Amino acid sequence: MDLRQLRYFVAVAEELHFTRAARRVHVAQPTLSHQVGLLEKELGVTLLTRSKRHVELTHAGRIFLNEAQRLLRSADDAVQAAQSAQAGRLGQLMVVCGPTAAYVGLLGMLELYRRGSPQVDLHLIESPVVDAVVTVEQGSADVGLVVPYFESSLLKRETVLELPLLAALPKSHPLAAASCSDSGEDRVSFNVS
Amino acid sequence: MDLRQLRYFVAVAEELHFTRAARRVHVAQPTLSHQVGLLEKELGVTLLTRSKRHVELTHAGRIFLNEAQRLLRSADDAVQAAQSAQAGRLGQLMVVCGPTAAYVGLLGMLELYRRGSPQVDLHLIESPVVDAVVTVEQGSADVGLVVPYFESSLLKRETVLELPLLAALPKSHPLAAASCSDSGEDRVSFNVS
DNA sequence: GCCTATTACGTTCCGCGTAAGGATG
DNA sequence: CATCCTTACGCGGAACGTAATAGGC
Repeated sequence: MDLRQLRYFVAVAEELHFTRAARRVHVAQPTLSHQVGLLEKELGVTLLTRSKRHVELTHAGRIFLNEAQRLLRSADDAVQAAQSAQAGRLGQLMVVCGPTAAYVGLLGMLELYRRGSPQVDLHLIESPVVDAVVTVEQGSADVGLVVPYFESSLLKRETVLELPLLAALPKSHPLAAASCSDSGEDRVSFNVS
Repeated sequence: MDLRQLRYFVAVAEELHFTRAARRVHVAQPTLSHQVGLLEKELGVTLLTRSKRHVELTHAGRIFLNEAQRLLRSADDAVQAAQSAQAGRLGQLMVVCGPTAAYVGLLGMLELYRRGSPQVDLHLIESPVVDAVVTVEQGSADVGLVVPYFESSLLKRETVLELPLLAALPKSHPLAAASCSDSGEDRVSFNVS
């Protein structure tokens, strides 16, 4: 099996038309017939039903199409990763940030980090805490900076900053009598998936 | 780029020795030098440092090795999937089952399902509820059968069976006086990732 | 009759092995 | 000097393109 054959098959499967697919991959049309045929022979699986006029995907063909597409994307990712690594890039870091963290000035910290470590591609999104947690859980982001109002068995929590939570109220308010021994303390946490 | 070249590179990278790698992939040793060289040229990345005597992986090489290994596994999986689909297999279903579900007799239900749908490869693990949830979240299992004492924004819950939770206590017990209008009701849920 | 896919055949390119070269411990 | 990687060269096979064949609309 060969990545080239996979590209050919994907083209045919997506176009459902050998001639168009041939144009798309810049190859003569009989070549496609031949190569896709070889692929099917090697797998021992009929991927397409050719009815002399129409091309259709078999069930196995649809399954294999998905896998093949994933595979080709992974291949591209692999060369990207290698080239980035060669260029000194250690990887990319997708950070998702809750509103509190954004307000408190952590964005400035990230900007400093970016300048200090240009070999890391740093991306930042800002979103509500709940969405942020889900984003990290799903792997769409690498770290989240949020206040720790969440539960997740998948994520690790680490405190990077503690900041006081202040209550402002009129002196005439009944509760204002008690001096402020604020037990409620807001913390910003650093979560790694 | 070619899957064969990836196999060659992986062999060299794992052995850190062209001659041994050549034996492993059943090819002459100069062929490996040539092909790995071609791969590096195509990527524009130096994957290995050859010091005439020792072979080492560069940083980019380590990155690419991981990707390549993953890619080769995916390739194998793809043909497996296609062949299984051809054979009428719709896929495999990994079920993880909490202790309550196991006790209640859902395993028998699964056995019935297996006989009714032989085109699905059914696998079953039994584990504590918390582990089961994590297993499904991580994608290692497809569905979990557990009592719904968990939180997860990633999983969908669906009730497949409700069963009463009984309290047994001596008649002399003070609480025994109240007649059993049991509000605590145990349910077994069906969770899809 | 036109469009589309397969089969046949010749050419070209590429991957492989053998042989030779160079470097290191 | 032995080991190990690289470069050089010739061969065989495979992929590609052109041409011819067959089958639907």
